[in-house]
Amino acid sequence: METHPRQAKVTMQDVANYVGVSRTTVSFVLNGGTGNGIPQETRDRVLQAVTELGYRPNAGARALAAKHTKLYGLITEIVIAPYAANIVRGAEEQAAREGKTLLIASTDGSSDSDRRAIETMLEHRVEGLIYATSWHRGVRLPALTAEVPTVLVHCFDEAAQLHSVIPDEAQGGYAATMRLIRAGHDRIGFINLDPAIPAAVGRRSGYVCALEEAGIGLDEKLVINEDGEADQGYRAAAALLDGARPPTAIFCATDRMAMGAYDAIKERGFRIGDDISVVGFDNQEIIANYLRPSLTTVALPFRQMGATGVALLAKLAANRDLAPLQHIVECPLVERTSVRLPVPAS
Amino acid sequence: METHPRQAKVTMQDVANYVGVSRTTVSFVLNGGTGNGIPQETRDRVLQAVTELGYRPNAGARALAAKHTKLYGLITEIVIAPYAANIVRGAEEQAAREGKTLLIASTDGSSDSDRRAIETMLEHRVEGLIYATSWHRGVRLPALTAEVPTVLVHCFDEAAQLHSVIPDEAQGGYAATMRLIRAGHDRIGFINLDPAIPAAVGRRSGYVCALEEAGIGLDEKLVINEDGEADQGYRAAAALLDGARPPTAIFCATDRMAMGAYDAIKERGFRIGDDISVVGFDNQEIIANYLRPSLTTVALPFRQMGATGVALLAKLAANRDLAPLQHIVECPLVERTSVRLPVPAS
DNA sequence: CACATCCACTAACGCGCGTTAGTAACGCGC
DNA sequence: GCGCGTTACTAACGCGCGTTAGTGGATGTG
Repeated sequence: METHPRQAKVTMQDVANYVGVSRTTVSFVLNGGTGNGIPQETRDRVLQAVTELGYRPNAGARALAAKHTKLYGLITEIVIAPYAANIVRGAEEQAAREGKTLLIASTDGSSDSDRRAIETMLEHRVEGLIYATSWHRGVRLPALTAEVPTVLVHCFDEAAQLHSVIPDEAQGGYAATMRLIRAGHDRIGFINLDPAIPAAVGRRSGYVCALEEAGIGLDEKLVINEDGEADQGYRAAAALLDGARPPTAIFCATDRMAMGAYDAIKERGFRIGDDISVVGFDNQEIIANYLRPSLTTVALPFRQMGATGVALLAKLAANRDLAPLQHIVECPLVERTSVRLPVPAS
Repeated sequence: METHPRQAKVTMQDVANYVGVSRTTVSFVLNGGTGNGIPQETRDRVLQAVTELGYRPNAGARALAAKHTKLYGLITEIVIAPYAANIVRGAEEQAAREGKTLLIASTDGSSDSDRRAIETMLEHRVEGLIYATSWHRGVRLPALTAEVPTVLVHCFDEAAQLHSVIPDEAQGGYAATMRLIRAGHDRIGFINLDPAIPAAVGRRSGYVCALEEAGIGLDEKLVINEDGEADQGYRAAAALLDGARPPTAIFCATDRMAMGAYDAIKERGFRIGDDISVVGFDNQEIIANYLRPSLTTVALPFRQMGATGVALLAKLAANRDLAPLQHIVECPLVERTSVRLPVPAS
């Protein structure tokens, strides 16, 4: 059983010769719809030859002649924070739906690395560019991006020149807090992130808004800002629980902090989802699913953001003068078992 | 500040006209080394024009003329198991080193999806193909892969026709067990995976080998097979600890099971890394780092496997008749704090 | 029988580029 | 003056393909 390593690639001309028609005819049956006057019989013979010969169009040559590549570029830090990989997933699915191919490159976030990645994309003549980050923040991209429709995902343009797709942090914070309120809690601790970052701002405003709506006064003693890691969640939860008037529920702005909070709660002999409710944020499956009890949390809609980004690219290609917009995607609450059963709606 | 959306792409000819030389000359200074007789002064003028005009070579056209694309394809299930994303990282880094670009596509693992992904790759005339999986197993790829050098990463060809890069599970299991032995343990529980899968086979053989080397008899009562999830780790650890002669250390074949085991151990009032040592496998940062205490575990060398895969591709391109090989990559032990301090080497 | 219509195709151009084969100008030795 | 070797370029082909402008034959129409 011999493989044919150096077998010359079969071209459209080969197919044409094989069938006994011109290359143009082959091109017509392969691309043109039914418009051209080519009878079914010829079509069949061409198609037959294509499979027999194993003909495969050359994407580069096709792009050269047709002047469009059907390529979208995706630049991401996925590599740093794998859990955001679902952005890629969503983007790929949407691209496939639109008949496009995704060229993916990663960046370490430095503007040098960004520039190189974008450069590569442009050399391949992508028809749209998505830049995705692993955490929600403002970015400033090299000016190169002006050459092609660009959409930011999970980040936004500090210069407000580019479209972006970002999660609705406030709504997420609201959903988490409201879930706790509806379970009957009225002293709800909040372990938030560095108040300077967008996620912290949004989640806090959702928290505040939910409390207000429920007529619960905001108690700043119940709010602690940390950096998102598990041990900080542990410390903050411990401080909360050992305080004068401890909360009966804790909303953690990251699942990792919730993971730490679990330890603090368990150490004190409380039972999670019973004595004390916990809600996280991020829906990092690996944590939320396997924590005991499993963690009710708010999902960052990575997959949908990726898809929205690509869909937006298509719109931009059609109309490049669309004013830059922030497209906000909802963060759904994912119910698991760390919150006590809700009080039946009154 | 007007952007120039539809600005026609500048071509090599534009650069030539601008400088007042022929296109060939431009091509020479851009690609040719110093071989051609082009004086520095002309070179400088061309280079100058390139930046002034913002010329960017067209990768497709170049590939068409030069008959090589400098593209490698990477097909992966990254999307299903994000934590294996480091394969992509390693592959990208290596590709960059070799001046290649990575075309990435994902598959859901179905042979249909595989075929489509490979087809896309081939249409783009990749010069090599990497197929990476999220867990170590045998795969069978569509015959299409015969058309281009192919390397499997984190999986192997059931037909033994393709090169593969796989982790040294046995050495990993050995390292984990030996670490425990050197800490003074001689009753070491082992929560393994489904014994049918390669990871379980390898890790067990490493476990057995280490025990043997230390003169510790294998006690099958200390070995439990589970499916890798946290709750199963919990159950298995509980069974081990509640048994007649409980172990003083547990080697878990996944970090997730270690996560569950932690709970079982803590519930029984033992202190991890003190009363009872635990070693995991996978080095899932998000778990291993943030578990309390942090988890000593064995790393799957994703990044290195990715890089090795790409490097292998380069070799294959040079010599397509290399006999299919399994390239085994070491799984390093990552020390954290879940094992009690080692007995000083005697 | 001349002419218009359709049908089923094909010749030929050009996309942007790498590359080969050449050319024109110049200097040098005799 | 001629031959020869450099130096500094350029003309032109072809990569595989989409596409436009045809062409030649069959069929209908008056």
